[in-house]
Amino acid sequence: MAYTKALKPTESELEILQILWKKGEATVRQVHEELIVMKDIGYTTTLKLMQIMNEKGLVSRNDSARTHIYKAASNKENTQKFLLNKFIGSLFGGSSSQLVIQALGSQEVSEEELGKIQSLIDTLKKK
Amino acid sequence: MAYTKALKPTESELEILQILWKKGEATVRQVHEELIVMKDIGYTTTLKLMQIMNEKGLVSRNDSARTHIYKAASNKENTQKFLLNKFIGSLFGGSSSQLVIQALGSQEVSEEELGKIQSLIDTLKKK
DNA sequence: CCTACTATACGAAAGAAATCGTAAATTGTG
DNA sequence: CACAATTTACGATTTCTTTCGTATAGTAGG
Repeated sequence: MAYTKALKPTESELEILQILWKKGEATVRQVHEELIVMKDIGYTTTLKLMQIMNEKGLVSRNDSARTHIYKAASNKENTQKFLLNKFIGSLFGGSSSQLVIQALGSQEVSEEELGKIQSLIDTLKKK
Repeated sequence: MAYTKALKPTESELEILQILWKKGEATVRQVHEELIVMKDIGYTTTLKLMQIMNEKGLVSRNDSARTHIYKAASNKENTQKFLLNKFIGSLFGGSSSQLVIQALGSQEVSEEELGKIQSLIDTLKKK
């Protein structure tokens, strides 16, 4: 079946995507080595998850060699954007500024990062 | 079983929490009337969900009368904060400024809202 | 007081996600 | 070459979530 619309990855799938984004591309083994650090999980579980992600179109893979090479189908920024919009919609009534205010208020944000946000706001204000 | 730690509501549960936050408190019927507007769902499904939420400690209820009155166990702000932190952790490597930058960049934010964020940043910078 | 309506409880089924065991094929190594 | 290790495929199981049917009991109105 061909790809149709953007799909929300499950939490486990998201963990795998993070690893793929970081590495660019990776084998099941490589992904598994990273996962095993943070959670107790069997190799075939990781394999199965990645096979399912392939069926869903969340990742693509090169299976010309025996050991398949996987990479994320969508880049990090677009996926973040997509999930962020969903998140804002379901938890903040669609208001991104509400979310921003919560995020800035409840977290430690460095001087430097505040500066970055500051200049982004300046840019947005000009428009 | 007694309450132990903060629990992540499922998507359906979150929809119900939204309604409870808006109304303050509500009966199953009232919650259901709102849900039925946005999705096709049976009354007993709503009931069952709210019963489960009660078991999990996501809501509390007054069952002294025949018709039970429910309310959210945790307020909106704290729940938003909790879920936001989880979200930032899993999708933005724990960097809230990264999230803020994405949120401001990919959404339409009004002049007025930018102003609010601006003054929040000013406040944070002073500290 | 009886009938219709409304509420809760409960179990079970259907769906989705995560887990793992086993088999089969390939590769690497002693 | 033969054996151990690695890899994929696949099915089965488990767990979590969502859904609803049915039973039972309380309430309200004629």
